Amino acid sequence: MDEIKSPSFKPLYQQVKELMVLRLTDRSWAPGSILPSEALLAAEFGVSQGTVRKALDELTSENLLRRSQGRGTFVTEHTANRSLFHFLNMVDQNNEKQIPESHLVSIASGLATESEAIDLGLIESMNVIRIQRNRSLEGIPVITEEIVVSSNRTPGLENYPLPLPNTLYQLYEKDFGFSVTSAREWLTAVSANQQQAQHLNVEVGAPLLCVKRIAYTYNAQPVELRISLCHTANHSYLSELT
Amino acid sequence: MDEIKSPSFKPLYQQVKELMVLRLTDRSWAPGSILPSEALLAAEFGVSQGTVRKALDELTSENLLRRSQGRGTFVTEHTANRSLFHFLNMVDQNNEKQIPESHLVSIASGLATESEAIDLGLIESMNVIRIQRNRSLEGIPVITEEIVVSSNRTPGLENYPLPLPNTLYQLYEKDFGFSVTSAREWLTAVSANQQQAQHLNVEVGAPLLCVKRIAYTYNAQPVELRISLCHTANHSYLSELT
DNA sequence: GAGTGGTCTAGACCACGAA
DNA sequence: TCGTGGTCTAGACCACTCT
Repeated sequence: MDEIKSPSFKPLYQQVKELMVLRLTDRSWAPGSILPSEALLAAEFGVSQGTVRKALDELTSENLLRRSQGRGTFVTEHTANRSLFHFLNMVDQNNEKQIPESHLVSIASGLATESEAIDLGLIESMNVIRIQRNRSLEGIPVITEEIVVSSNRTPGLENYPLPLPNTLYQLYEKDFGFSVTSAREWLTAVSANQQQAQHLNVEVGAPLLCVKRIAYTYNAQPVELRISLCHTANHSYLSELT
Repeated sequence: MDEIKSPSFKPLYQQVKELMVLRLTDRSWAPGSILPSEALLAAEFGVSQGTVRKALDELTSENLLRRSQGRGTFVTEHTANRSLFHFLNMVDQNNEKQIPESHLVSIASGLATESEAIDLGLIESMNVIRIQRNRSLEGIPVITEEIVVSSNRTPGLENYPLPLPNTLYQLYEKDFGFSVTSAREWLTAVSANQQQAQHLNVEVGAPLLCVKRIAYTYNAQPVELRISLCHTANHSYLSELT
């Protein structure tokens, strides 16, 4: 009999990595908590320490884990800093990120539109929660945005005690048990309509940067849709190409 | 005597990596060429194969090298594909990148403005070459842009036989001996002026996406400034956050 | 000093590509 | 069949953090 010629070879460290992602997904490794040491993990998974290390290193480079020499390996969590800085690309004219303030305009639940259902991977016209808010940088209104999440993922969010926290991703993680781990953004230029112009204190028809974001949790599941309109007179969106 | 307590400890693989970047910079490893095998490099640098591998892996993740199992390790070069796809983030409504056509408007040399000199790391008012061109996707004019490079880096470019190639980064690499390895882009929304409106076949005052790019070669040296105005009715700028 | 992650080594074996 | 990069192991030692 011929031996099997690796019809679907998958390296050990990738299998280990997948098991680790499972633990992150089901929260047996919760955000902010510390993992067992490399040696313990190696013993537990029955592989060498080098193999565990390769899996951990990949998860670290994907920002799912954070390692610190002498202290240990931790599950990345949405601290205020991470939410505000890692997932907000607006910089001022010195290329520095500022801390935004948020002002809630409205929050309500309703049926998902067809395009929202597609973007969020929902079936038909399920219920969603919509949040409108404005954000200021250094006291000046710069962003007006609408946020859409499935009611299934955030039950009761529309009745959450106000004010909502500035950093929604922290809220999702702490109160609703899912973590945003990556996102894609589509940028276009649009003209301000009357409502946007009012929120941003510009004239109707002024050019605005429109940022449509879909945020994903582990394994690229979409969890949030966000459309932000940004006034770019004194700020710009910074993108690094490598 | 106390021993030195590692006042500036630098791992071996990083030292090896720096030596490798030197070879890339001085082109003793030229774009597109193949590197010696891991075993040979290990012998040459006097370190283990694992250490060489770690240096090579980092350079690969920075897109300076490309590795291929069974074939070897190669210096990344600016093929048409890399220039057009890796450094052009405009996608159509199906999230697909299209091949752009370029139409030269003008090319001339002149003195750098103060802001150009700052962006390109030049001293005072050195000479630069400015290229204006329009780019179409699927036959529709979508981008009008100005490109600025130091005359020192591209001597005689203003008299280059026309038409200029579609992919300038290939030209820089092949004819002027420097490679673009990374870039930063700042995005804002602006209103079309008369000239832009004409090039893009839109009305004066229409919103346009303004992309200011600084492109860098090895070791983060700035080499090119580019300001692109994009008509985003049917295309958008895609940015991935991880 | 004990425990953690980070570096470095040497060697075995596997998957892949090309001749 | 050979040479390449890719995986996996076992073990030694180093740098860092905390107690």
